[in-house]
Amino acid sequence: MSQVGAGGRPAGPTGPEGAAVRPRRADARRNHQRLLEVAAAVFAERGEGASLDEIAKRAGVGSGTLYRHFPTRQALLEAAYVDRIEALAARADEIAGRLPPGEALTEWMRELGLGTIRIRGLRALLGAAAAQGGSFADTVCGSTLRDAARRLAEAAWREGTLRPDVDAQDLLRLAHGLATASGLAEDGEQYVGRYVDLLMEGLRPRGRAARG
Amino acid sequence: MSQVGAGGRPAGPTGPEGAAVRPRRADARRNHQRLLEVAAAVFAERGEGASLDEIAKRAGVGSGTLYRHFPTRQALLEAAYVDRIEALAARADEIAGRLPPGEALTEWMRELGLGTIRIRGLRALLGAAAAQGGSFADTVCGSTLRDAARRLAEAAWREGTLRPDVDAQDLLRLAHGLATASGLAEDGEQYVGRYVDLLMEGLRPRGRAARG
DNA sequence: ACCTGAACACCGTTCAAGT
DNA sequence: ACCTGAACACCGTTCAAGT
Repeated sequence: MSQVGAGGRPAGPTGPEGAAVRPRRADARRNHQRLLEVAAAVFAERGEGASLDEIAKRAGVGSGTLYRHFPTRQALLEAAYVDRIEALAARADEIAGRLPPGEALTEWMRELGLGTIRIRGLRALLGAAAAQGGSFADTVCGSTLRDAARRLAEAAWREGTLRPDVDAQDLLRLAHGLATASGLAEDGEQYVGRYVDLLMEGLRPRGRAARG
Repeated sequence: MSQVGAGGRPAGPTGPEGAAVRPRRADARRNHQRLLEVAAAVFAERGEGASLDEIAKRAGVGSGTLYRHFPTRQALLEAAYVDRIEALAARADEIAGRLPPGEALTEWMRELGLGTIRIRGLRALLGAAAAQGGSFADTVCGSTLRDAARRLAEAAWREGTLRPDVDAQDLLRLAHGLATASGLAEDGEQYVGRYVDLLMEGLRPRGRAARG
């Protein structure tokens, strides 16, 4: 099934997931890199619906080249924001090392929501990560965030501060929803924290009040 | 300031808001009506982003005619769904007559979320209604829903089952957010009720547990 | 092996010409 | 007073031709 390594080439350098990264032509590598940088900038400026043609033009490549490297808008978005997503996932563990599980989960949800609002273009990605069974369910970003959410959820279950019927997928979906809700307000950032706090109160097992 | 009645014409028939409805040419009235019917059908088929050109074509009118009657997509969406929105607002009072305020609010939030998911094209409208200060803040749909939400919220405040710092605008935003969250799942309708229940638990004043 | 950019299909919006 | 539809600008996507 695997196409990796086909052709009898000696094993080359491998990427973060262990997939073989075959050496590209120098111009291809340059274009790839340039497209990523430009895409991140343009998405930030114009939002996740930015014109792909503009990205190609600004990167100085033909539109066909963009499609060759990133066959879908989603693929480009993901590639442009992997590092942000991974940073968000890494935050989960930092926070977990600092706070008790319930509070850590709440804090991470806040940061997730804030990131979704602040970084234009990230919302579509988090939405895809939060969707299940869809065509993007198995993207790198999706599994990275889901794993982070799962680690926090499991700790909170053990601690007894998260309802056992609420799972990582629910948390990602709800974070996306609350970020969307906050984004409806003029200054959305002010609302995320509040909405997350309200929700998390409801996610505690019945009868267990907040300590605050 | 008011342009209504300008020109010295005798007062004609008035619409629901008291604005003068001047008699239109017969073809204009026909086109208006036909556009509304076709728009509702096409939005239901293709979603809120449906091609306006397709709507015009199916209605048998030139594209310019559509723009004459409905200068923006939002205006067309709103006109096509006013009755649904008003039905949702009316439900608020029906429910309030049947259940204690806290439960009524929860039930209405469930129905609002479900409607948002079920009726394609409604989401953009509820989003606009939930947004504040935006260009659509004063649409008919917006104020209708906000008034309904406000009535439920005030009753729940008096009863002491809704935090006093959560207002009607918050409720609309959160309903929209939870509908969005649910819509990320394969079968979104199954999640709305659950997500609403979880949230509403968090919207109770501190220390007040559910009676369930 | 990779890139280019013309070509195609589609969409929203405007507006001169019609009745 | 209202309608029509061509015209324009824009976008995504494909693919024959190049190097």
